[in-house]
Amino acid sequence: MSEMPKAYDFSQTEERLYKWWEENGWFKPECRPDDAEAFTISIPPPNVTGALHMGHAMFVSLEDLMIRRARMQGYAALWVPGTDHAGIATQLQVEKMLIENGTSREEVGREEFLSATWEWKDKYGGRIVNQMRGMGASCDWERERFTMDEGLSAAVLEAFVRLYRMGLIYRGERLVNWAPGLQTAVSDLEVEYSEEPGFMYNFKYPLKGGGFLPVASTRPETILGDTAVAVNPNDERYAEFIGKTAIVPMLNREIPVIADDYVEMGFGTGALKVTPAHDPNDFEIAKRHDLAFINVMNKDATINENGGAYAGLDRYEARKKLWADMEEAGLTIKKEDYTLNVPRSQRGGEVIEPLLSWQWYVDVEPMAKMALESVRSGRVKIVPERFNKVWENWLTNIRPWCISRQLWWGHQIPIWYVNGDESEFVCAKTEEEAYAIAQEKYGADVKLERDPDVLDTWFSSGLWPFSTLGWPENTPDLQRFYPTDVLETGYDILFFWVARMVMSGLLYTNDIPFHTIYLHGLVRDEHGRKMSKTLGNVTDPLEVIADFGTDALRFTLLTSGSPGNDLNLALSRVENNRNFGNKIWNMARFIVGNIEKVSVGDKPSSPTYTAADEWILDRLQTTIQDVDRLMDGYQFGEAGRQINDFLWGDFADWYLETAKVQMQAGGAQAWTTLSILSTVLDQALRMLHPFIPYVTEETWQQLKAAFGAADLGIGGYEGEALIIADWPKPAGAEYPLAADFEQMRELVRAIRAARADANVPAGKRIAAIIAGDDASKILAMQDALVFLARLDADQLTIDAGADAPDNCVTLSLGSIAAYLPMAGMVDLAKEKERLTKELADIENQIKRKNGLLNGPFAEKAPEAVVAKEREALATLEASRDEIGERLKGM
RNA sequence: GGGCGGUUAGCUCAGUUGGUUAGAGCGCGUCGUUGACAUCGACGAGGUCACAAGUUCGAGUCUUGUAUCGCCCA
Repeated sequence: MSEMPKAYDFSQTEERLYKWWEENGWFKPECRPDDAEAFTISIPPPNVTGALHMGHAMFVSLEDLMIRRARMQGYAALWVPGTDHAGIATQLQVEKMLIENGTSREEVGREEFLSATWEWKDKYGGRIVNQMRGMGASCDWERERFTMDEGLSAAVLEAFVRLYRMGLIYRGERLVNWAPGLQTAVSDLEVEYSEEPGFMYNFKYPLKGGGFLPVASTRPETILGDTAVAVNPNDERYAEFIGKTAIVPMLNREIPVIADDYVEMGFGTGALKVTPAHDPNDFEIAKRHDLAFINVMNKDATINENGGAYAGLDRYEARKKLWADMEEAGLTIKKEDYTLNVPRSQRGGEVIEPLLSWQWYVDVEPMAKMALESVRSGRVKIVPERFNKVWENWLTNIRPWCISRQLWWGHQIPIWYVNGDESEFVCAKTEEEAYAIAQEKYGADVKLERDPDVLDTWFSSGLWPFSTLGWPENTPDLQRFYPTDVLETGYDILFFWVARMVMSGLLYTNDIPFHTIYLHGLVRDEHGRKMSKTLGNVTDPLEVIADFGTDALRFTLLTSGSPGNDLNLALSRVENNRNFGNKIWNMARFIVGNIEKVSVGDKPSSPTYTAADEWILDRLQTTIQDVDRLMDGYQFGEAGRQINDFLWGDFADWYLETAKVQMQAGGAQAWTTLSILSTVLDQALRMLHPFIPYVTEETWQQLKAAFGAADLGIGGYEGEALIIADWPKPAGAEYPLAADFEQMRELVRAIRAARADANVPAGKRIAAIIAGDDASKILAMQDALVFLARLDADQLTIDAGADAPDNCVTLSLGSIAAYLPMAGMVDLAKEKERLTKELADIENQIKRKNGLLNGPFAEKAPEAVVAKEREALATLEASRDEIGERLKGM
């Protein structure tokens, strides 16, 4: 018996193997020859201080799958790992820590805050990376990068300066999405809208000289910043008021009543208060009518001095107080329930305020055009294809990108203001360079002050595929591995990250950053709900791994869904996939246990294959072909399921069982059987390795060691490790006997069902007579038949012309029939009833087939399809005749 | 308002050139300690593939519409 333990123990395996792989340099592209073609993936860099969640587990599984397969296919596979500095998220965490320590960001100052953040990064930055290692990620860790490391910072500077020189970066005073708590602007993408209950406030806008206009608003505090009241030019109700003057409630400021098409007559009262400094639509109206912009809000969302008596109040307090005051003044009409569309920050969820402020913008339109073209032309392919539409839509309607953030943690904007004047500035990579430029223009005694803001984190991650390979230096890595091949990530960051990488890749490197974008869906809980801390339905991948092993989680994530679709994670599947690993282990255990039954002298000069041998080799070949086709088409889930079906449903359930009989024959047949067992499992492990690297490697090593020691002349297991073994190729052979074994499987299944139906005890061996035209084919497999169907070998007759005994169960499978006497266990009346029912069923089917074959189908359908139907009909007819005969004799 | 996706067995999901009585896992029922594996095996029950119309010899699969749930964009 083998020394392999009875059960596969992932906890004793994973760490050891990972270390071994890494130490041997197999994660590095250099493990392949220098002239090997490259296959490269850049990792979607997780937040440096984050922790592994299911989304990470998903991308690690998919990307490691692609990288491992490419490596086995002989590519110089490079998976570049790294992390993202995650400006807002990280800064928030460090601020929280400072506050817990009784201090604050403002108190310690910028310099000290940054050093605290670096310390924080050093302390927690390794966590997510180690967790990805635990997932089995075969990244080249020597090439690990960080968005704020020296090289990538240089890339950011280079990119910014180039953009600036191209005239695509500008400073502007616009309405931005302001996060009052975070005290920074965020981009349009970082704002999410949620429907929440609120109120619609209807009130009277007094007119100079008497009367009023009824106006509705959901944010009455913005009245303080109104600079006009607008009505639709076609609205007869209000036509007479156009051009008149209105008076801002409580402030008594005079503002014009204007006409603008934007105003919807049917919405609210049909009259719109215009607050250009606090509403994007009003901002546009104001530009059209040359209205004043009055900002009434401070950066912490309190009302400023323009708000008169309300100055100093928080926006919501101001809203309450203003409304109360208006009520007292008799200016209110009504306050009714209304569903608001509230803008909230993607980080932290606070309510965003549109606020007028100076920010830096990138004019992304030229880049967007290139990115659009790259997908339209097919240079960049998106999988699944339907995301092309999303891509198209977003990039054609793209707006300027606000890239400045009022944070400290990040790449500081390389802009220096001249002599304290913010309208004069220079752009340079370093302070020295900035001074050089400034002195030339403004004289020797110029004073510069650097813009304190940092860049949006996505600005640096947009450069990721090439900055991680050394850009802007033309490094050997950049030359060899760029453009990369596949970019794999969740569809939720298609705009944030993927589009920006394509845009910046095209702009800076004059090339696409990757030829394929593969998008996976979100991992949800078992019932399709988004995982969230508040719901308490978060499944921690680390816990799943602890319970069932990395392979089980990986295989579940890879095979439970389909590309681009969300996946509901069911733990029952993870458990089943843990069992799959154990099953594989035990297949090997069986094979290894059989090695001693064979000696090298048994090796035939040319092997003779049984039908079972040919059948499993045929199935292997088909599986390899299908898996290749599917994986080439990014159908990874289906590929994994096919291998699973093959290994469990075909190899273990049928071939292994048959092999037990074939091994008993000894000699050449045993040798051949063992060699097929070994070959098939070897090949299947190779296909499976990218999916479940640990159990496959460990099993493969066991087999390699056992066969190496036995020296039976059975090949396979070349090379040192499965991770660098060759990807399987179909044998390209024909297996004419495979169909015979297929027939035999049907026979076995029919006998087993008949036994169960008649309540024959599992251990009882029964007699059988196999008849019919194809009975002779069974003759060669009779030992297997006896074993699989639990027949009594001494009471087995195989004879094409054998007659049925009186008291028996009849099984009719077309060209083969089986009679099971089962003495004393057959209820003749019941059997007659069963056969009558079956006959009716078969006749019904024959009728349908005849109808089909005599109809237009026979002429219009492809020949092969028709032939298949004719064959099926022939089988049915044979069964009908057989059963009819039997019934006649009863 | 525009776009996209889902709706298949009690539950979670597969099913990509349309091929003729639809698959898996879990769960359920019956049986089983046969020297690979009880993290297992055998057998079984369970589905008008949301609905309607259309194209076709043939539709879970293609077209159109409807319902419903969800996502993205405005």
